[in-house]
Amino acid sequence: MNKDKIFIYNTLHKKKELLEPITPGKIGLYVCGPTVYGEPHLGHTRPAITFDIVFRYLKHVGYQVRYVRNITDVGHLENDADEGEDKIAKKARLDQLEPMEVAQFYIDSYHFAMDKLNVLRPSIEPRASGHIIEQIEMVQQILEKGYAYVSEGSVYFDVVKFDQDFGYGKLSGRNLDEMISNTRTLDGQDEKRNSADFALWKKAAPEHIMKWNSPWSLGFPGWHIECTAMSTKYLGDHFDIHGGGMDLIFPHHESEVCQSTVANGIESVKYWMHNNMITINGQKMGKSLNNFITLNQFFTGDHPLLEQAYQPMTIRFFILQAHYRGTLDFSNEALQAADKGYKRLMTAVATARELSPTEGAENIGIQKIMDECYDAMNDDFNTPITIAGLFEAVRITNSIKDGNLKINKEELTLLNQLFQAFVFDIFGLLESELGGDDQLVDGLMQTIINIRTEARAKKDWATSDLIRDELAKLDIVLKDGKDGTSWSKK
RNA sequence: GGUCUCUUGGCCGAGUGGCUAGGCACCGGUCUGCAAAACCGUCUACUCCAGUUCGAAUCUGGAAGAGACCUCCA
Repeated sequence: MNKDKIFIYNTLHKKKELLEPITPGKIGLYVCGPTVYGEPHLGHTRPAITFDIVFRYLKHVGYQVRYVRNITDVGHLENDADEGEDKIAKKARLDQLEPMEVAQFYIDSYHFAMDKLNVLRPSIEPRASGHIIEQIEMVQQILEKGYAYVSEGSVYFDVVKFDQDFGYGKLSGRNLDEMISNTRTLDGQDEKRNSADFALWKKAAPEHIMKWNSPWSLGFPGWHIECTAMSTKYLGDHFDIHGGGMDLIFPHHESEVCQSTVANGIESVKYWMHNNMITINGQKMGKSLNNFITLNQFFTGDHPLLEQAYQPMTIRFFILQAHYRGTLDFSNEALQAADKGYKRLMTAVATARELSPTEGAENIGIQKIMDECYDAMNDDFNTPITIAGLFEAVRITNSIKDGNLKINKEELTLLNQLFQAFVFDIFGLLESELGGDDQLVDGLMQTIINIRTEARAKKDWATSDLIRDELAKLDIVLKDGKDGTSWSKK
């Protein structure tokens, strides 16, 4: 395995870099998780699946990986309100629920959807509300080191001072002077020394529900401190990979760089990875744009933009067909294409298990395909190229089944290993939904197929076609092959 | 307005200075009682203009269009 040759595109340096773990054999991975104040939507799947693949692949090649993905259940401010207001709290007031009740509800929704998509649970899934103490301690450290100041009960990070000493904007490529000169007037900026400063702790307004005691005020943590506090706690001062959506580069991740540089005395993250967005009609899909489709709507097909329901695995495959750093445009046509491709792949995977080897058959290059798949994954997790390799294997599998090609025993074993490794272990695709996993249904289907086979033997096409047509109404497709009839769900 | 990115065939999407991924759709063929599936084949692109080069879709410059970030957002 080419475990020593994985290249990752590092946003910090805008180029692909060889992955060299800080501790040999071990990887610390932190990914910004969901803010749990709404239903999980298609946009949430991109980072979840992107980093699920990273997690799975690194483990597959032999690394011991600790994957930390947080849950933000506190702290993000809502800008369209007159005053800064905690998102969770706002939703809670509208719904007349406890804030934590709302958070719990959406955490459960998120987990339910991610389970359906076969996204592995991270090693640790810390909640921001459970780490208020750690966040307060980190704010204190930053204050003690002189890179923050207290103002009206709130604490702000002194970006100007940071820029002088360390240089600001390394990750997002932003220039502080330009930023300051371009600043728009926003509410509450009078408390800050400079418009570019960001909050580490915010004093809560009287009507604010979620708030905690701190040395400075009854309030809540700033927008960015939770990730720095939690990543430091579970992965240490210096860890390997920090991931998230591209839209988080600024200001969220840039602020994390500031915080960790000061609090930990080191730029904590070695490789920054950012996934691109999913677009809909060329536009970003997002809650605030009101053009998002929840995952549940995908699973049920209940949305004006959806022509049909889509299986979770179709969505997973759809996402894997694009490279994670490119935008991916949603459309029914694209999803339906993904659905068909996914089913063709899974059918071939099942077929491959049933193939028989031919003694002395010539080598047909399975090892080469295997190598190409690993090379593609090692090249910044290039799943589309890997999929192209898998479809080459699909073509070979089907050709063998049709008797147009022969395979020897060694290569047949390798072929099945290829599918097992990439389709299941690394891509995390499931085949259960294709049917055939229910003994009762299998038995019933076999009986029906037997009756039809008899009818066909008697050239009773009326009965034969009736059975096929009736089953078709139930979305069950019969396939008459040389070695009998098989079936699958549409 | 500032910063940045992108523009590939009917659709989705890789990629590289020359040998032109892959999926889906379409069309033709094989197979089939007829289908479906499968296999084989066909079609074959790189926004525009100029430059560098023996050779560019790939490098450089310019134009047009689209998008992202600058404000919560995956």
